[in-house]
Amino acid sequence: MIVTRFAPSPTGYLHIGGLRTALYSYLWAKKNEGKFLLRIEDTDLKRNSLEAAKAIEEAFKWVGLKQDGEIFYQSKRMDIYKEHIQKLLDEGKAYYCYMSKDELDALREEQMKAKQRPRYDGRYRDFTGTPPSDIEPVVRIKTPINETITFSDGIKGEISVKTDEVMDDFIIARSDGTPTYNFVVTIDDHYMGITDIIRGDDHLSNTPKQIIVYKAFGWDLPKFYHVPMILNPQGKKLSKRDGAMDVMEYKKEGYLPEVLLNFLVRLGWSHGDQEIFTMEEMLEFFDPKDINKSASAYNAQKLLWLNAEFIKNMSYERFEKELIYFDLDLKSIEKKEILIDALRQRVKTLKEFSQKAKTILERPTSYETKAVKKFLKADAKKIAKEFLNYLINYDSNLNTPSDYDKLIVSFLEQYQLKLKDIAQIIRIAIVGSAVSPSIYDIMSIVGKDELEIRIKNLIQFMEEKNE
RNA sequence: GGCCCCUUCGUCUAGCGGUUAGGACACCGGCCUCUCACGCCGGUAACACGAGUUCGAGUCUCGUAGGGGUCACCA
Repeated sequence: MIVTRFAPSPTGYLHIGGLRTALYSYLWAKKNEGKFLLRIEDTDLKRNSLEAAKAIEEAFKWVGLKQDGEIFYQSKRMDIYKEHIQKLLDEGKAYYCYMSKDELDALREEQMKAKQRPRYDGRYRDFTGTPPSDIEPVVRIKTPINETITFSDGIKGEISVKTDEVMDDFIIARSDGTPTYNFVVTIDDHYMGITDIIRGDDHLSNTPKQIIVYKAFGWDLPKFYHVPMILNPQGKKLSKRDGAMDVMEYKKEGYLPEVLLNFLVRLGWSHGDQEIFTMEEMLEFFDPKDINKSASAYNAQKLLWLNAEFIKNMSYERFEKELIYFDLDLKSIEKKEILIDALRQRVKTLKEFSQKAKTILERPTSYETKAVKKFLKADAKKIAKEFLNYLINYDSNLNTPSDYDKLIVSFLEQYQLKLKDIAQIIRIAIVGSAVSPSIYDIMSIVGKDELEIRIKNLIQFMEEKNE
């Protein structure tokens, strides 16, 4: 069985890079009927916060990725780590190092000056004398000398490094006794039964260290997949400057969670020419072997396009449900289906939908200057009055857009006008600007009574303007 | 700097020794049209560079250049 995990450290929100590796892990596990686990890496008490952990969980909930079983918290597993540190100590695979921080810093500085790679010199590796009494020691693991660590990465291929070149006897327990990252990760991954580790390739250089821990305990290695990072649109490393990195920010901007996932899954992975995937299709087609080796810059416009595509095909019920978050309650709106169909072709986000819907649903409080200048010419007032009059006396039924179409046709016929002569006047009367969906749709949505009021208001506005 | 990784249109990518190098976003035309969109049709645009291997290289090998990651008592 395949077991994967996502293991964020709770230092802030869940960002899109993290979501992508989480998604990959999720897909790979689920497609193989395996398990996807979530582990919060909160060993560094100073930098972690409970809110951050909650924020991550909230984001997971929004996108709909559900972990199997309970969430693991490293802070609750300290006993396990300590036990294993002791075990290595007892077996002589790790040792106490009494070098003080100052001494270490001094050594590092010296090495840098000599243009050498800073590295612990192993002075306590085989120490047998009496240790200094005023130093709280750290625990270091014995990394094999002059050995080549080779592993096969599912994305990058075979990777091998020489221990002497990249590693020293790294610390597995700080002087206060708390365990360090590369150690706890290994312990947890082993006991959680993780078979496939999919993570960002910034962890590539940690992998040999973790392999040393696996070997010290004699454990089998999992499969590793190191996925390249996501770059900003300029092709540089993603930073807070680049705007929305927090997954929840996408909710606020009106993106659908399945769109974000779809967008992310295609960033660095592909299945032929397919752009749009349902969750079922992702599960069917995803395979980490198809993940690209190089980093990819994200393209905000493509995300927008994708969101628009999904919105075009969304159900009425879903609109009603999602738009509540954007302060738009469609329940009481009689012509909501016409509203939705009129707007879904014109918006790219739910937020935009809400804004545009409100310009129709709410009476304009002002009229856009440019539109007024361009379309409300000398005879506009006259035409508007004629239309208002015609509307008031119109005795056929007015309900659907096509009813309004008939109204307009007969009106134009009677006054010998063209559609162009009246369309923008009606539009400005209803929404206050020269841009909106079809006038037949918006007339139907606001209804006859409201239409009369809005036309009257516009006429009044034109009269005041002329004075 | 050491070590490791990467390199096809502006961007995401297809390609897996023989292709007019394909698709998508964006961009530019055109059609549709009551505005704005949608939609439809068409177009511009790429194998980082240099050597090999081969009858033949975007595809294999080696260099070069460029980009990135990492070198903590952070994760």
